[in-house]
Amino acid sequence: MGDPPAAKTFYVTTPIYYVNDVPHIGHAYTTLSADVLARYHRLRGREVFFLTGTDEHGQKVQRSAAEQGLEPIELADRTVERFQAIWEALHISNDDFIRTTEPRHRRAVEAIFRRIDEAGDIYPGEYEGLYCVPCETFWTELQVGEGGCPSCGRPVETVREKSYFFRMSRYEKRLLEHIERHPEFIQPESRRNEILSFVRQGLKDLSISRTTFDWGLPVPTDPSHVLYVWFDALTNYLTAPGLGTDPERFERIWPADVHLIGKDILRFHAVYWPTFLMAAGLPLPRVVFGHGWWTVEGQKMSKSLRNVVDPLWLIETYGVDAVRYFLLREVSFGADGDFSHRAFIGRLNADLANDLGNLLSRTVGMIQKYCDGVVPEPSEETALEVAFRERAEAVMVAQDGFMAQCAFQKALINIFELVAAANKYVDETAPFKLAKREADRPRLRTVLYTLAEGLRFLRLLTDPYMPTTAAKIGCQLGIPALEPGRPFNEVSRWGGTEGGQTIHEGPKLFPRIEEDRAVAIHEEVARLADAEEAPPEEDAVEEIGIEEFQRVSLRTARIVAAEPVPKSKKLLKLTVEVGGGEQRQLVAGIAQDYTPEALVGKSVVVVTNLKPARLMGVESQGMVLAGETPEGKVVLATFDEPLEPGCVVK
RNA sequence: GGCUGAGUAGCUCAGUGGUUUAGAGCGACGGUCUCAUAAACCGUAGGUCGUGGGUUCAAUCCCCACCUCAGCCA
Repeated sequence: MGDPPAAKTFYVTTPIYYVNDVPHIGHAYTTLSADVLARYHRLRGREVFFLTGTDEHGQKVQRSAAEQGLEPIELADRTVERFQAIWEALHISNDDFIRTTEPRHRRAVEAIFRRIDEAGDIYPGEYEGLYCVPCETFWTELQVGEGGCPSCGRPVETVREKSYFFRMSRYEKRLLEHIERHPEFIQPESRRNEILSFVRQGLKDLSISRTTFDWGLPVPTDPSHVLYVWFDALTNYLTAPGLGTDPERFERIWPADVHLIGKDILRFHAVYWPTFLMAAGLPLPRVVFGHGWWTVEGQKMSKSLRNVVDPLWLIETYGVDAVRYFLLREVSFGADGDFSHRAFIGRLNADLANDLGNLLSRTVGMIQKYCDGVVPEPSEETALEVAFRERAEAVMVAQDGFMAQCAFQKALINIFELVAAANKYVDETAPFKLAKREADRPRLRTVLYTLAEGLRFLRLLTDPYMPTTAAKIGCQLGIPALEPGRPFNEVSRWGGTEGGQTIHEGPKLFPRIEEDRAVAIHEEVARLADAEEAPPEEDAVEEIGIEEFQRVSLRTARIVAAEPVPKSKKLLKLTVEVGGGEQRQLVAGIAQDYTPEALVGKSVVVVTNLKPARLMGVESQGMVLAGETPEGKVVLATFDEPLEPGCVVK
């Protein structure tokens, strides 16, 4: 065994995405993680091949296209555009984009099929089973029971057809041995255990052809059959490196170093795929990593929730690098995670704006102010500089280990510990005090140099995750763009710049999202969640009993004072009388439709037993009832006839 | 039904081959400072480490049962 030859290309893949899908955050997540690996290795001077693409064959595509009055390829073309638009917006640096409808793919599929056939592992037979079209999966009668497809619940179809089979059973032992000998082959470990127990239960031969539809690649030895979509799709990983078209290149690129996938398709990648490759006499990929799924605001992703985390919308709202950062920082790769806008804004403000952005801005600011905008040359180091430098070096070194495990979250935590150390270093050395005494000039220069050098490290460290941000940091520090030819270990050495370069103060890296903007985002999120077509019955408003309604205390109230909440466009602070002389302070989001003057004296309905909340720093002890027109205009609930404050509303 | 994993501070999670004060981030509260994006830095916050048993001088970490959740399989 041992290490692969140094010349071998680092090859990372995403799954090819199904053109019947609407691109969503899950796709973005997989592709993004692959992008980080690709950028990481490129930065270190390795040759990288980063592949993504689309899976365009199959009965489901054929049917959807027909329903929309399109040819399958037209449907595919449209979806491909959508995917590519997202990859562009996300700054994905893929080297190739494979489509399974391309001629080169057909050649690769023929090549691997022939190899397997020559090995004697393909034989004709007959398949009878219950098939779920949307899931493209056969089920046993036991599995289906009365409930339809165990996976999606829809009715299944009985299918009996001639089919070619792949002798997967023959590779059961070899696969088991391989998984046992290579603990890194299937990750994370819990997924590995699952696959292990699956394989131990025995592998059956696999039906790999269909005759019931024709949108697919023909079986090379029998064109009346179409290849099973997974056989077709998995082969994409061989196509792009050049199987069947460019043997030399293929040799250099294959096997893949990492197949990144969602946990839902692990079995195809960790069982079917390696056995296909074994039969074809090809080396196996080194790692198959099945990452987790995202829930949204604590709920399983549904159609309407997808709107709320639509990748393009997120990028537009928060900026591409914030999205990249959040997705990889928020959860441990492999585990499921929750996407919430509150958490997002928290991360953006705390980590990116306050810690990283502010570090750059204070450093550049001081260099500008105290050193006429030129990064100074250092004099002697004290223990503080040594400690900081060693920390920076340690972080740089640690990255390799994290990347080898796809531990993006740990890597980012580690990098941001350096950011924190730099902020602390500013505090400990107080350069703004040093600047006041001429005698402290040399010391000041050392401190500012150390900070600049620390930020230069941070530029290198963050580059795979936030390439645009890294470039901005470099630009503000006045350090040259990375030269492709220069060895990374030279660039990443402390002291890699000697000082003397001119800095360029620039805009904030990440402006904080202040509370009123956060409120606006949350409102927009709520609107988007509702925007999806009328929810089906099971999503309809839940019925409640009268007791439950009675738990809400509604009272009439008179507005005695109203004033705008500072810095907020939508909020008004209201003082209302709720009966018995009691006054309460409420915050209501009605400033766009009511002026404070117009409100005083009005009778309204107020929820009086709501937990107090703080909006824009102002406490709200209740809620005013109002309706909203389709255009979004807010209208307060009032009464036909005046009612005294404190009357019960029911 | 079988198997695997998880259940730790308000929230999100880390952690230990069993030994003295169980950790971090965010939030909250108090303080320092003023170079900076009202940021940064420091300090405080008392969580029966899911429940009940067991092993042990000693268990959050080992064993058993149970509960809850997630996943894989049937």
